[in-house]
Amino acid sequence: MIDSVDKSILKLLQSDAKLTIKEIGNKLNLSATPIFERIKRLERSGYITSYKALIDRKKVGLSLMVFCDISLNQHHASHIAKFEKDIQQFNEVIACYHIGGSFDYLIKVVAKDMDEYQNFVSKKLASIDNIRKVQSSFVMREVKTPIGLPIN
Amino acid sequence: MIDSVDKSILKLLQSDAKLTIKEIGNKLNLSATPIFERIKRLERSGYITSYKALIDRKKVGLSLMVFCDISLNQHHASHIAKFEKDIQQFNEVIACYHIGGSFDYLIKVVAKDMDEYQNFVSKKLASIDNIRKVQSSFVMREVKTPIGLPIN
DNA sequence: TTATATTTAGAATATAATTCTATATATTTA
DNA sequence: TAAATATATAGAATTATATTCTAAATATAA
Repeated sequence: MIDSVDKSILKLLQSDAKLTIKEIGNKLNLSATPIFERIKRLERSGYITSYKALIDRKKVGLSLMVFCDISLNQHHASHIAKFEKDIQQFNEVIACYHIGGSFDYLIKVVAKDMDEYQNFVSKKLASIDNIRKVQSSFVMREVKTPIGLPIN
Repeated sequence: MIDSVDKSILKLLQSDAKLTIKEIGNKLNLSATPIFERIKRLERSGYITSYKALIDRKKVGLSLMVFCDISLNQHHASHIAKFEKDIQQFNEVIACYHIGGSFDYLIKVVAKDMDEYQNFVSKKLASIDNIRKVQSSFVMREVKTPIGLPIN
Protein backbone atom coordinates (compact mmCIF):
# COMPACT_ATOMS: atom_id res chain seq x y z
CA MET A 1 0.00 0.00 0.00
CA ILE A 2 1.05 3.57 -0.56
CA ASP A 3 0.84 6.43 1.87
CA SER A 4 0.18 10.12 1.47
CA VAL A 5 3.83 10.91 0.70
CA ASP A 6 3.77 8.40 -2.15
CA LYS A 7 0.58 9.97 -3.45
CA SER A 8 2.17 13.39 -3.38
CA ILE A 9 5.11 12.04 -5.36
CA LEU A 10 2.77 10.49 -7.93
CA LYS A 11 0.89 13.76 -8.28
CA LEU A 12 4.09 15.71 -8.79
CA LEU A 13 5.62 13.29 -11.28
CA GLN A 14 2.51 12.92 -13.39
CA SER A 15 2.43 16.67 -13.78
CA ASP A 16 6.17 17.04 -14.42
CA ALA A 17 8.49 14.07 -14.71
CA LYS A 18 11.51 16.39 -14.97
CA LEU A 19 11.32 17.46 -11.33
CA THR A 20 14.54 16.48 -9.64
CA ILE A 21 14.63 14.37 -6.53
CA LYS A 22 15.91 17.35 -4.61
CA GLU A 23 13.05 19.56 -5.82
CA ILE A 24 10.50 16.95 -4.82
CA GLY A 25 12.22 16.60 -1.47
CA ASN A 26 12.00 20.34 -0.89
CA LYS A 27 8.29 20.37 -1.66
CA LEU A 28 7.61 17.45 0.67
CA ASN A 29 10.14 18.37 3.37
CA LEU A 30 12.21 15.24 2.96
CA SER A 31 15.79 14.59 1.95
CA ALA A 32 16.84 12.99 -1.32
CA THR A 33 17.15 9.42 -0.09
CA PRO A 34 13.55 8.74 0.92
CA ILE A 35 12.27 10.39 -2.25
CA PHE A 36 14.63 8.31 -4.35
CA GLU A 37 13.69 5.09 -2.56
CA ARG A 38 9.98 5.80 -2.79
CA ILE A 39 10.12 6.56 -6.50
CA LYS A 40 11.99 3.31 -7.14
CA ARG A 41 9.42 1.42 -5.12
CA LEU A 42 6.57 3.05 -7.03
CA GLU A 43 8.24 2.03 -10.28
CA ARG A 44 8.93 -1.56 -9.17
CA SER A 45 5.43 -2.07 -7.81
CA GLY A 46 3.81 -0.78 -10.99
CA TYR A 47 2.25 2.45 -9.78
CA ILE A 48 4.43 4.34 -12.23
CA THR A 49 4.26 2.49 -15.53
CA SER A 50 6.45 4.71 -17.70
CA TYR A 51 7.80 8.15 -18.38
CA LYS A 52 6.87 9.85 -21.62
CA ALA A 53 7.49 13.07 -23.47
CA LEU A 54 4.25 14.64 -24.67
CA ILE A 55 4.28 15.92 -28.20
CA ASP A 56 2.22 18.69 -29.73
CA ARG A 57 -0.11 16.97 -32.16
CA LYS A 58 -0.62 19.91 -34.47
CA LYS A 59 3.08 20.77 -34.55
CA VAL A 60 3.82 17.37 -36.03
CA GLY A 61 1.17 17.89 -38.67
CA LEU A 62 -1.66 15.82 -37.23
CA SER A 63 -4.41 18.39 -37.52
CA LEU A 64 -7.29 15.93 -37.27
CA MET A 65 -8.37 13.98 -34.23
CA VAL A 66 -11.43 11.77 -34.44
CA PHE A 67 -13.25 9.39 -32.13
CA CYS A 68 -14.98 6.49 -33.83
CA ASP A 69 -17.69 4.33 -32.33
CA ILE A 70 -17.47 0.91 -33.89
CA SER A 71 -20.13 -1.79 -33.80
CA LEU A 72 -19.32 -5.36 -34.79
CA ASN A 73 -21.47 -8.02 -36.40
CA GLN A 74 -20.08 -11.04 -34.57
CA HIS A 75 -19.16 -11.03 -30.90
CA HIS A 76 -17.69 -14.46 -30.33
CA ALA A 77 -14.34 -14.42 -28.55
CA SER A 78 -12.48 -15.30 -31.73
CA HIS A 79 -14.03 -12.40 -33.63
CA ILE A 80 -13.24 -10.02 -30.81
CA ALA A 81 -9.61 -11.15 -30.75
CA LYS A 82 -9.37 -10.85 -34.51
CA PHE A 83 -10.75 -7.32 -34.52
CA GLU A 84 -8.42 -6.18 -31.75
CA LYS A 85 -5.41 -7.63 -33.49
CA ASP A 86 -6.34 -5.92 -36.76
CA ILE A 87 -7.08 -2.52 -35.27
CA GLN A 88 -3.78 -2.38 -33.39
CA GLN A 89 -1.85 -2.47 -36.61
CA PHE A 90 -3.02 0.90 -37.84
CA ASN A 91 -0.73 3.57 -36.47
CA GLU A 92 -3.45 6.20 -36.96
CA VAL A 93 -5.25 4.48 -34.07
CA ILE A 94 -3.66 5.89 -30.94
CA ALA A 95 -6.09 4.38 -28.45
CA CYS A 96 -8.74 1.67 -28.47
CA TYR A 97 -11.29 0.84 -25.79
CA HIS A 98 -13.65 -2.10 -25.57
CA ILE A 99 -16.97 -0.60 -24.53
CA GLY A 100 -19.93 -2.08 -22.76
CA GLY A 101 -23.08 -0.37 -23.97
CA SER A 102 -24.59 0.73 -27.22
CA PHE A 103 -21.56 0.02 -29.40
CA ASP A 104 -18.49 -2.20 -29.12
CA TYR A 105 -15.31 -0.17 -29.49
CA LEU A 106 -14.26 3.42 -29.19
CA ILE A 107 -11.08 4.27 -31.07
CA LYS A 108 -9.10 7.49 -31.11
CA VAL A 109 -7.63 8.31 -34.50
CA VAL A 110 -5.25 11.02 -35.68
CA ALA A 111 -4.55 12.08 -39.25
CA LYS A 112 -2.79 14.76 -41.21
CA ASP A 113 -5.93 15.94 -42.97
CA MET A 114 -9.35 14.84 -44.11
CA ASP A 115 -7.97 13.03 -47.14
CA GLU A 116 -5.79 10.89 -44.94
CA TYR A 117 -8.66 10.24 -42.56
CA GLN A 118 -11.00 9.34 -45.38
CA ASN A 119 -8.35 6.95 -46.66
CA PHE A 120 -8.08 5.39 -43.21
CA VAL A 121 -11.82 4.82 -42.96
CA SER A 122 -12.48 3.63 -46.49
CA LYS A 123 -9.32 1.61 -47.07
CA LYS A 124 -7.98 0.47 -43.73
CA LEU A 125 -11.01 0.25 -41.44
CA ALA A 126 -13.17 -1.08 -44.28
CA SER A 127 -10.68 -3.88 -44.82
CA ILE A 128 -11.67 -5.36 -41.47
CA ASP A 129 -14.71 -7.47 -42.04
CA ASN A 130 -17.04 -7.98 -39.09
CA ILE A 131 -17.53 -4.22 -38.74
CA ARG A 132 -21.21 -3.41 -38.85
CA LYS A 133 -21.17 0.32 -38.29
CA VAL A 134 -18.73 3.20 -37.77
CA GLN A 135 -19.73 6.56 -36.36
CA SER A 136 -17.11 9.34 -36.50
CA SER A 137 -17.00 12.24 -34.04
CA PHE A 138 -14.56 14.98 -35.00
CA VAL A 139 -12.68 16.85 -32.32
CA MET A 140 -13.00 20.59 -32.88
CA ARG A 141 -11.08 21.53 -29.77
CA GLU A 142 -9.42 19.89 -26.81
CA VAL A 143 -11.05 21.66 -23.88
CA LYS A 144 -9.24 19.76 -21.19
CA THR A 145 -6.13 18.09 -22.43
CA PRO A 146 -5.25 14.89 -20.57
CA ILE A 147 -3.69 15.98 -17.32
CA GLY A 148 -3.32 12.67 -15.56
CA LEU A 149 -5.39 10.93 -12.96
CA PRO A 150 -6.99 12.45 -9.87
CA ILE A 151 -5.06 11.14 -6.86
CA ASN A 152 -6.44 11.77 -3.41
CA MET B 1 11.06 22.82 -39.44
CA ILE B 2 12.31 19.58 -38.04
CA ASP B 3 14.32 16.93 -39.84
CA SER B 4 14.42 13.15 -39.61
CA VAL B 5 16.85 13.18 -36.69
CA ASP B 6 14.45 15.38 -34.72
CA LYS B 7 11.61 13.01 -35.55
CA SER B 8 13.64 10.07 -34.34
CA ILE B 9 14.31 11.89 -31.09
CA LEU B 10 10.60 12.65 -30.67
CA LYS B 11 9.70 9.02 -31.29
CA LEU B 12 12.23 7.81 -28.75
CA LEU B 13 11.28 10.32 -26.05
CA GLN B 14 7.55 9.80 -26.38
CA SER B 15 8.09 6.11 -25.81
CA ASP B 16 10.58 6.56 -22.97
CA ALA B 17 11.46 9.94 -21.53
CA LYS B 18 14.09 8.37 -19.26
CA LEU B 19 16.45 7.59 -22.13
CA THR B 20 19.70 9.42 -21.50
CA ILE B 21 21.22 11.73 -24.05
CA LYS B 22 24.05 9.27 -24.49
CA GLU B 23 21.67 6.39 -25.16
CA ILE B 24 19.78 8.42 -27.73
CA GLY B 25 23.10 9.41 -29.31
CA ASN B 26 24.14 5.78 -29.57
CA LYS B 27 20.90 4.84 -31.28
CA LEU B 28 21.17 7.70 -33.76
CA ASN B 29 24.95 7.63 -34.21
CA LEU B 30 25.53 11.09 -32.87
CA SER B 31 27.43 12.47 -29.89
CA ALA B 32 25.80 13.99 -26.83
CA THR B 33 26.00 17.64 -27.90
CA PRO B 34 23.77 17.52 -30.98
CA ILE B 35 21.21 15.38 -29.17
CA PHE B 36 21.20 17.79 -26.26
CA GLU B 37 20.87 20.84 -28.50
CA ARG B 38 18.12 19.27 -30.58
CA ILE B 39 16.08 18.27 -27.53
CA LYS B 40 16.35 21.80 -26.13
CA ARG B 41 15.26 23.20 -29.47
CA LEU B 42 12.29 20.81 -29.63
CA GLU B 43 11.29 21.94 -26.13
CA ARG B 44 11.69 25.66 -26.87
CA SER B 45 9.79 25.45 -30.14
CA GLY B 46 6.90 23.59 -28.55
CA TYR B 47 7.19 20.19 -30.21
CA ILE B 48 7.76 18.66 -26.79
CA THR B 49 5.15 20.15 -24.48
CA SER B 50 5.95 18.32 -21.25
CA TYR B 51 7.32 15.22 -19.60
CA LYS B 52 5.00 13.11 -17.51
CA ALA B 53 5.03 9.96 -15.44
CA LEU B 54 2.20 7.62 -16.38
CA ILE B 55 0.33 6.07 -13.51
CA ASP B 56 -1.55 2.81 -13.38
CA ARG B 57 -5.20 3.74 -13.06
CA LYS B 58 -6.36 0.59 -11.33
CA LYS B 59 -3.42 0.58 -8.92
CA VAL B 60 -4.56 3.93 -7.58
CA GLY B 61 -8.08 2.62 -7.12
CA LEU B 62 -9.77 4.10 -10.17
CA SER B 63 -11.43 0.96 -11.44
CA LEU B 64 -13.99 2.74 -13.62
CA MET B 65 -13.36 4.64 -16.82
CA VAL B 66 -16.27 6.06 -18.73
CA PHE B 67 -16.75 8.15 -21.84
CA CYS B 68 -19.76 10.45 -21.83
CA ASP B 69 -21.35 12.03 -24.85
CA ILE B 70 -22.92 15.29 -23.77
CA SER B 71 -25.47 17.33 -25.68
CA LEU B 72 -26.26 20.90 -24.70
CA ASN B 73 -29.48 22.85 -24.98
CA GLN B 74 -27.98 26.24 -25.79
CA HIS B 75 -25.02 26.74 -28.09
CA HIS B 76 -24.32 30.46 -27.90
CA ALA B 77 -20.69 31.30 -27.19
CA SER B 78 -21.47 32.33 -23.64
CA HIS B 79 -23.18 29.01 -22.89
CA ILE B 80 -20.27 27.11 -24.41
CA ALA B 81 -17.78 29.02 -22.29
CA LYS B 82 -19.87 28.49 -19.17
CA PHE B 83 -20.12 24.75 -19.74
CA GLU B 84 -16.40 24.39 -20.37
CA LYS B 85 -15.54 26.34 -17.25
CA ASP B 86 -17.88 24.21 -15.17
CA ILE B 87 -16.76 20.86 -16.51
CA GLN B 88 -13.08 21.62 -15.90
CA GLN B 89 -13.63 21.88 -12.21
CA PHE B 90 -14.53 18.23 -11.72
CA ASN B 91 -11.38 16.27 -11.14
CA GLU B 92 -13.11 13.07 -12.24
CA VAL B 93 -13.06 14.56 -15.74
CA ILE B 94 -9.60 13.80 -17.09
CA ALA B 95 -10.23 14.93 -20.67
CA CYS B 96 -12.83 16.96 -22.52
CA TYR B 97 -13.27 17.40 -26.25
CA HIS B 98 -15.57 19.74 -28.12
CA ILE B 99 -17.06 17.62 -30.87
CA GLY B 100 -18.53 18.52 -34.20
CA GLY B 101 -21.28 16.08 -35.08
CA SER B 102 -24.18 14.40 -33.39
CA PHE B 103 -23.41 15.59 -29.86
CA ASP B 104 -21.43 18.45 -28.36
CA TYR B 105 -18.81 17.16 -25.92
CA LEU B 106 -17.02 13.94 -25.24
CA ILE B 107 -15.62 13.68 -21.73
CA LYS B 108 -13.44 11.01 -20.22
CA VAL B 109 -14.24 10.26 -16.60
CA VAL B 110 -12.58 8.07 -13.99
CA ALA B 111 -14.03 6.93 -10.69
CA LYS B 112 -13.32 4.55 -7.85
CA ASP B 113 -16.50 2.56 -8.33
CA MET B 114 -20.03 2.75 -9.65
CA ASP B 115 -21.26 4.60 -6.56
CA GLU B 116 -18.76 7.34 -7.09
CA TYR B 117 -19.58 7.52 -10.78
CA GLN B 118 -23.28 7.63 -10.10
CA ASN B 119 -22.63 10.44 -7.65
CA PHE B 120 -20.64 12.30 -10.30
CA VAL B 121 -23.42 12.04 -12.86
CA SER B 122 -26.38 12.75 -10.62
CA LYS B 123 -24.83 15.38 -8.36
CA LYS B 124 -22.02 17.05 -10.23
CA LEU B 125 -22.90 16.77 -13.90
CA ALA B 126 -26.56 17.34 -13.14
CA SER B 127 -25.69 20.59 -11.40
CA ILE B 128 -24.68 22.08 -14.72
CA ASP B 129 -27.76 23.40 -16.35
CA ASN B 130 -27.82 23.59 -20.13
CA ILE B 131 -27.13 19.86 -20.42
CA ARG B 132 -29.80 18.22 -22.54
CA LYS B 133 -28.55 14.66 -22.66
CA VAL B 134 -25.77 12.46 -21.33
CA GLN B 135 -24.89 9.09 -22.78
CA SER B 136 -22.38 6.98 -20.84
CA SER B 137 -20.11 4.37 -22.44
CA PHE B 138 -18.26 2.19 -19.97
CA VAL B 139 -14.75 1.02 -20.75
CA MET B 140 -14.51 -2.73 -20.20
CA ARG B 141 -10.92 -2.96 -21.35
CA GLU B 142 -8.19 -0.76 -22.76
CA VAL B 143 -7.19 -2.61 -25.92
CA LYS B 144 -4.59 -0.14 -27.05
CA THR B 145 -3.39 2.08 -24.29
CA PRO B 146 -2.30 5.54 -25.44
CA ILE B 147 1.14 5.08 -26.92
CA GLY B 148 1.77 8.53 -28.32
CA LEU B 149 1.44 9.95 -31.79
CA PRO B 150 2.51 8.37 -35.06
CA ILE B 151 5.52 10.31 -36.31
CA ASN B 152 6.78 9.66 -39.80
C1' DT C 1 35.27 29.53 -55.07
C1' DT C 2 35.16 32.08 -50.76
C1' DA C 3 32.61 33.63 -46.89
C1' DT C 4 29.10 32.74 -43.48
C1' DA C 5 26.25 30.12 -40.75
C1' DT C 6 25.07 25.73 -38.75
C1' DT C 7 26.10 21.37 -36.85
C1' DT C 8 29.00 18.38 -34.67
C1' DA C 9 32.74 16.01 -31.66
C1' DG C 10 35.22 15.89 -27.63
C1' DA C 11 36.87 17.76 -23.38
C1' DA C 12 35.70 20.29 -19.11
C1' DT C 13 32.39 21.49 -15.71
C1' DA C 14 28.19 21.47 -13.14
C1' DT C 15 24.32 19.11 -11.60
C1' DA C 16 21.69 15.22 -10.46
C1' DA C 17 21.14 10.36 -9.41
C1' DT C 18 22.62 6.62 -6.75
C1' DT C 19 24.93 4.26 -3.07
C1' DC C 20 26.48 3.82 1.55
C1' DT C 21 26.56 4.33 6.60
C1' DA C 22 24.58 5.72 10.66
C1' DT C 23 20.59 7.53 13.12
C1' DA C 24 15.88 7.96 14.06
C1' DT C 25 11.25 6.34 13.91
C1' DA C 26 7.84 3.06 13.91
C1' DT C 27 6.25 -1.74 14.58
C1' DT C 28 6.20 -6.20 16.55
C1' DT C 29 6.65 -9.44 20.11
C1' DA C 30 7.55 -11.16 24.64
C1' DT D 1 5.45 -1.98 29.11
C1' DA D 2 10.02 -2.74 27.27
C1' DA D 3 13.11 -4.94 24.29
C1' DA D 4 13.82 -6.49 19.65
C1' DT D 5 13.11 -5.98 14.90
C1' DA D 6 12.05 -3.75 10.86
C1' DT D 7 11.46 0.44 8.26
C1' DA D 8 12.38 5.11 7.00
C1' DT D 9 15.36 8.94 7.03
C1' DA D 10 19.50 12.30 6.89
C1' DG D 11 23.83 13.36 5.28
C1' DA D 12 28.16 12.28 3.09
C1' DA D 13 30.53 9.93 -0.76
C1' DT D 14 30.39 8.27 -5.25
C1' DT D 15 28.89 7.65 -9.85
C1' DA D 16 26.48 8.99 -13.78
C1' DT D 17 24.32 12.39 -16.44
C1' DA D 18 23.37 16.93 -18.14
C1' DT D 19 25.28 21.12 -19.59
C1' DT D 20 28.75 24.27 -21.23
C1' DC D 21 32.70 25.43 -23.91
C1' DT D 22 36.04 25.36 -27.78
C1' DA D 23 37.39 23.97 -32.04
C1' DA D 24 36.69 21.28 -36.19
C1' DA D 25 33.63 19.80 -39.78
C1' DT D 26 29.81 20.33 -42.70
C1' DA D 27 26.46 22.65 -45.12
C1' DT D 28 24.62 27.02 -47.18
C1' DA D 29 24.85 31.44 -49.35
C1' DA D 30 27.16 35.03 -51.91
